[in-house]
Amino acid sequence: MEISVLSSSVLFKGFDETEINALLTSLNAREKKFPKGVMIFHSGDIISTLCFVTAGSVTIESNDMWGNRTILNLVGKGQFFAESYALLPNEPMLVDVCANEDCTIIFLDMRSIVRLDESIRARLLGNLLMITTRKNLHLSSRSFHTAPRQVRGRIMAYLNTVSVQKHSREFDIPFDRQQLADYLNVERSVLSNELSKMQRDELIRCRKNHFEIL
Amino acid sequence: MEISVLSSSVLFKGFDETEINALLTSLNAREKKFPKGVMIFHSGDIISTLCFVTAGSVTIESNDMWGNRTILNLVGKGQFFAESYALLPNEPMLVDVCANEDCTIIFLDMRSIVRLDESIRARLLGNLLMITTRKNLHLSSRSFHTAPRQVRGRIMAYLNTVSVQKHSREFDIPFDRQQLADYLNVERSVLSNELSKMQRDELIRCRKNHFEIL
DNA sequence: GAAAGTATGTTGTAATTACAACGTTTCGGA
DNA sequence: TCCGAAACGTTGTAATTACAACATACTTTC
Repeated sequence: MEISVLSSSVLFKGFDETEINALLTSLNAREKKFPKGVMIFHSGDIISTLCFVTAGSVTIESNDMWGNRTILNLVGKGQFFAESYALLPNEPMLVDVCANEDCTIIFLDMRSIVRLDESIRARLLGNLLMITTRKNLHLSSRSFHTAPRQVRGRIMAYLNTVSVQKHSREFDIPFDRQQLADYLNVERSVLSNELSKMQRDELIRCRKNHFEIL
Repeated sequence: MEISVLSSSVLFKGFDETEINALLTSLNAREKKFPKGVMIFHSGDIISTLCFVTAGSVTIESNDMWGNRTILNLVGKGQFFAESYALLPNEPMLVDVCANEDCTIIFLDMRSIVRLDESIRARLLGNLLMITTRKNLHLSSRSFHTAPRQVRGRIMAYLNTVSVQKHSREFDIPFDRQQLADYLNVERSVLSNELSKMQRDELIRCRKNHFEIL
């Protein structure tokens, strides 16, 4: 199991190597690989494991009965997902989790947390609190990206956020066209069309998933 | 200060009255009343206080420069808000907080948390973790309400959620028409119109903020 | 209880988006 | 290098939404 990414993650901040190894045992850490496109969890699943991406990425999405997909979040290497469901183990998942590319996930069973030594548990909960808090901000940021009523507004809201995060007017985004459309809640063809218009209007330049804000 | 609502909240679960009183002092608890319509926080504010609603309700919203409002959440009596910003005190708020009706808020300074006794702090962090985790699920539920592309779908998604929460096909919602429109990200007039059509189609019945799913 | 103010419902038109269909580009094997 | 698949861009039409304007209903205040 490749744990270097995990041991340097927020979850284990303040823990030394010995403690981390003990924790991995206590939490029954299991690693699993998934090929691109596979559904890791389905809506309705009940889980108790915190999930960590050590390689690749997954999308958190909602698929309705007419085949419409909404991407809520993309979780990349070094990030966690399903923490809410792991900590509230009676809540069925409202989302699907899908391997966005070949990926490796480590599962940590949160039911075991009650059996931990008090000092260890307190530190772990503090770190978990940081993870959920950050995730909260991340979730609300999507609301701002989908808030504008028009496609151009949504695109700009999203690109601005990425630009600020990357400290540059030029950057790659982690989505292809279909995924960006599903994230912004618009039609792919309308998105493509609007991106073309925005280039004609000299607002942006883009090629594939590389963007520049002018 | 009216603390009965606060002391029975999730935050103080597992604490006795003496501990709660000590905590309120340590966290420099301050109560303040706001009349309906007042902005309690503005986008860009930097805060370090966890906020608790003891009476009335507030809306968490985003107002853009063209006057478009998006309501992300309604926080009622007995609930917390701003916990993410309180715990990450360098993050400027991305939202406005507005008094939805006359309301009373208790502010708790989270910077003081580091000075607490270890056992107290650990329990408090555990409770905070439950609050942020619940808030996470709540935030994602709005995504499902705005995911459908059409107005009717959004209305039904929202009403179904409320119906499940209240265990009844008949219930009141906490929004007026303009607020519901701003929550679902649609035009108020289009919403009114669609509600009328849905009544003609015998999908729902509604009068003001009372709804029945047929 | 009348008047003023606010909330809600209705309608028509302009603008935008959804959807389908198809052409083009890109990329990875055979 | 050629082929096929997948991703992307373009276009036209039908459907939906935005916006403004106005009508109606409900509330509050004096």
